[in-house]
Amino acid sequence: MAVTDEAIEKIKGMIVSGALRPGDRLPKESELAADLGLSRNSLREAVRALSLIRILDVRQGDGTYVTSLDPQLLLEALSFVVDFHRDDTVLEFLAVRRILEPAATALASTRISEAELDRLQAQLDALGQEPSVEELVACDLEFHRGIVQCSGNSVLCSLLDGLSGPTTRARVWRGLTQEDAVSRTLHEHRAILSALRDRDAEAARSWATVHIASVEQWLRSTL
Amino acid sequence: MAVTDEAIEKIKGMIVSGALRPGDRLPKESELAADLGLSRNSLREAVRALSLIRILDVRQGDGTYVTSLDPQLLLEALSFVVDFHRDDTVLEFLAVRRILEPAATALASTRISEAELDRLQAQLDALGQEPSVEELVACDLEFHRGIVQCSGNSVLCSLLDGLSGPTTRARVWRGLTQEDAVSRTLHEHRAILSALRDRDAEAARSWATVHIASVEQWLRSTL
DNA sequence: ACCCCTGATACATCGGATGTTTTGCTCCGG
DNA sequence: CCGGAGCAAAACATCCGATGTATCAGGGGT
Repeated sequence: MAVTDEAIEKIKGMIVSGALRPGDRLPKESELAADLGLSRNSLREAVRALSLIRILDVRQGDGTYVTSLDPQLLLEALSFVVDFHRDDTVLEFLAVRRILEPAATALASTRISEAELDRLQAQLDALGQEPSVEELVACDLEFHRGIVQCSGNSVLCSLLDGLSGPTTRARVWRGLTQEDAVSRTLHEHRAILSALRDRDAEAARSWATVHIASVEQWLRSTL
Repeated sequence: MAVTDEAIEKIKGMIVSGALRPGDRLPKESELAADLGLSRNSLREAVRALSLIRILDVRQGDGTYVTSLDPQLLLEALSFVVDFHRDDTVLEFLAVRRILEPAATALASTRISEAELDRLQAQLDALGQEPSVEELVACDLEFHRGIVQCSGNSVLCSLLDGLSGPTTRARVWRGLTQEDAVSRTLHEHRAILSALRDRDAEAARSWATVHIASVEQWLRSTL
């Protein structure tokens, strides 16, 4: 195995074993390189790789630190990966979202606070009758993110965030100018919110399923 | 932004835009570095980072290539990330699995072939009455992987693979020596398989839910 | 026609030099 | 005594050039 890959494994091992804890600072480049028995250049490659997936946080002039390792942070890297997927796999991502999103919405129905309900309501109201596609996409993203955050599961939240990232969403909505689709989306959002307010988990789940299935159907018909 | 990060974005852009397609070979280090306007060392850091998440495949003495970009390959990086999570988030990962796995099992019930059913059956039979914990864990992993692959959704399959990776699974089973838990697991596996053979999606979904919930309950009681 | 050897190619690794950013301390003025 | 400007040290960022090593293709021998 290449020395750089060894270094990656060793640093990973130090973190997993607990020798390095979240927030800890690593020895400086030259020292760590000497400890691990490789050159600074090779070590830098390892550190850069771990930095891309948010395991390490390098700050010029300061030092290199272990991140918080929060699921939220680590799964952020997921959206980076998702960006690389080609159009022909969008349906598979959407199918996964169709599984997760209704479940998350149902979970949220029992935990969401009145304040959060009001906030979501205000957000929907803020969107006029004739929103632009960009506004609708942003609203859609924010609406679902707000709900999923109330599921109380940060892994689930980050996962959905990554899967429904801007790229996937943008692709889905690109060119979608049919008026009935827009109004239907708005209607479904209100229905979901209403179910949440009623603390009706099954209704919330069903509306979320319908919501995603309609997008899926439209997408399937255009491909 | 640092030159290395710029390089990462530029390479990503070349792939996403289609200038570089899966399987394509990149210009050699020195040329690409010159094109992007940075040194070879800095470029190598970018390439190494993209290599860690399976976007690029570097082969010494040959060249650097774009991988197939299959969901399966890209989500492999997920298991690397999952390995970093601490014990206190295992329950959240398990909760997500509890959502996905039953859905995947239900999907599989309508698509799984007779040959695959027989293969799973043989696999379960191969496990004796007194399997070691290691054997049980390996069998459990292989059993569920086999089923999920029949869901026909490679994204779902890879996602579950990453979430249920060896680390998480090993943690769950560590110290689990209670005899009734072992026999119960085997019984649940047979029940799932039986439901699949009957093409009964709802039964398959329910058994899968029960299966994971029992693990979850046991884990929750020991934490 | 097949196998082995060799040269070209491209990545791997290294060490050192120099620039940039951040941090923190010192010193001076109010 | 307090606060701000400026300086110096620490640490990462970037680059260059040299050397090692693995792969592949083509030539030569059998």
